[in-house]
Amino acid sequence: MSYTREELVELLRKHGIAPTHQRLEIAHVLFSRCEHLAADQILALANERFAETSKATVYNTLNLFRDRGLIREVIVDPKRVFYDPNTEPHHHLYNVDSGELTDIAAEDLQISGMPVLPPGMVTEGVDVIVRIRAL
Amino acid sequence: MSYTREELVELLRKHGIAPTHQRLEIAHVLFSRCEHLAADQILALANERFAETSKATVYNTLNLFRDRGLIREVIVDPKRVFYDPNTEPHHHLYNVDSGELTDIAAEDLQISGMPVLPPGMVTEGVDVIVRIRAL
DNA sequence: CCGGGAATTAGACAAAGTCCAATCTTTACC
DNA sequence: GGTAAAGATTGGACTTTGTCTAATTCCCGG
Repeated sequence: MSYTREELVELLRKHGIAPTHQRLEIAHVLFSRCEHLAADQILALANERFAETSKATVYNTLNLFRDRGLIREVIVDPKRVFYDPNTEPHHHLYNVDSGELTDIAAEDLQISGMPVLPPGMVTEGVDVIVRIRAL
Repeated sequence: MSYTREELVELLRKHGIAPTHQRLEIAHVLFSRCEHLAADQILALANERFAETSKATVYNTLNLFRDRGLIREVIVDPKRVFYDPNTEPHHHLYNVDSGELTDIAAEDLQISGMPVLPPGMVTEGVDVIVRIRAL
């Protein structure tokens, strides 16, 4: 799952996002590896080769990508938000000891008995977090 | 679901917690209403009648209660942790617009296909969060 | 009533994230 | 290509949630 510069430009344009240097660098960090990264890690990785991206831009960009549906926030740790380049429905396994976060495919885990919502309300998403730790 | 002072003292003692004024006040706030409250709300409510509980004590006490299994943390909003006086397995409905957090009974929502864990790992808990919003 | 361990406290501190006004890039258009 | 307006980026100040510390206070057993 690796993208060329051109493909990333295309991806951003398709979501109505102007492809600037910084945004491409951040998109590259997110989509080249398929891990769950926190903002501080993304900032560090984006500036690895050549520092040109500020903290403010990383936050602006992550919020923009999230709003435009390019990435998804995963809230498992109150200390930091993780960003997930996979926006397809799926769930998470969180290692409480190590902080490691891995995917559970949506097909593997079935949920039944979803509550009926009050009128005028829609489900935005269902997050399942399986918290594990060493015995 | 209301407790007398005596019952709260008993509850704390049963969990190996010395019943001080402040801890009883915080326990009262948590167990008298059955809502999900954040630390700042608990601080405000504890000091409503007569201010005698500091911010540090609220955090110390919530962490102590959590470690001793009296309450449970609910992580749905990266901005603040909610504390849930109900430690029985159950799930949550989170209104993204209003910040309102309500329970879903464990019986109502079935999950199947839980992943097999690596050896030496145990499941600490499974959190299901249904995020809803106005259409 | 006294001594000591436990609990509480104010306030300094830390980390994640937001905001702002100044500056720099992009883009659309000629 | 050149250019001006719209949009993006920036450092740094700021906010918020939560932690830490060292000093004080409380409370219980003897």
